[in-house]
Amino acid sequence: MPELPEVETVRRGLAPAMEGRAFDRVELRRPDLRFPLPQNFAARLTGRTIKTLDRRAKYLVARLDDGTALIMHLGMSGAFRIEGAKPLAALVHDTKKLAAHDHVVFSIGGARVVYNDPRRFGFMTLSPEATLDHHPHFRAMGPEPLPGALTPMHLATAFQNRKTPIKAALLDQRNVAGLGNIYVCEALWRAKISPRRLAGSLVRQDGAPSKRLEALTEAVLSVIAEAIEAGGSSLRDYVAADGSMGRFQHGFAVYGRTGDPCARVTCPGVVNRIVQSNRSTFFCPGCQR
DNA sequence: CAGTCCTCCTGTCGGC
DNA sequence: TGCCGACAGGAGGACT
Repeated sequence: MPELPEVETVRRGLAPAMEGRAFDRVELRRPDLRFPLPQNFAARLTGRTIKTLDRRAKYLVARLDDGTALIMHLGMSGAFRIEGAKPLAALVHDTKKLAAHDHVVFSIGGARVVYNDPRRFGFMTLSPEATLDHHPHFRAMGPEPLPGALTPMHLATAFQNRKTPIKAALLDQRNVAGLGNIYVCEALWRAKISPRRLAGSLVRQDGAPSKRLEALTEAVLSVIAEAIEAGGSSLRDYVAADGSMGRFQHGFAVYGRTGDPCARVTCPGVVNRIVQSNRSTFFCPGCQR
């Protein structure tokens, strides 16, 4: 499910239920997700107040009042839902039946925040907030694809002499952090760049960004901004913690549209699906060069 | 080091 | 209807 716009949508949905409130109870229904949960995970959270719920790339980061940061990643199929936000519901929601793949249950300020993840590719861990930037998950991470953070020059530096296809380079979180398969495909289509083109070919001899790399940067920024605005994309499951659907999937030009005519009216091409590094790439060979 | 490939896990969908 | 393979929003780690 979650690339940056979906995680940001989740964050906005969870923040009112979590910020300024404390963990009353934490229940682990299995000892691990993708990785084992930290020792004493529930005990270390219980009683702590959440100062803020932030996002870095595809990670959620809850900053706690004791200087600990709770780091959460949704993997491919992770989702949160909020139950029983009303104070009087306290007796009810604690007995409400949990569903299959409900792995972590946070009781926070009279509500229940439940983490569900069928494939269990998600994970949670704890880190001192002071050293978050040095944490293995964040240490080598590139800038967010947001205005002011991501520039053509940054990408030029990252892509110079790189022989990997631009599709793979954009998915590499060390170059830009937060892009996934959907938005990379969409950005490349917007910029009319073939996913097979080598990343280094978008950098000028003198190391400056080419016009095409400037266009790609703009395409990444615009597609991410529009997707956040739309509440992300909902494919097989919901995105927001309140169960509401994202809308951006209706704006896909190429993702999942194999065989459709190119959305660019002047282009006679048809959307193709190829496989790159074992993942689907959707693009129009007519206009993406 | 750079680049490529596999893997973790479960659910769903299309084809025969 | 039932079975079986392909595929799914990610990313760490093991290869060459």
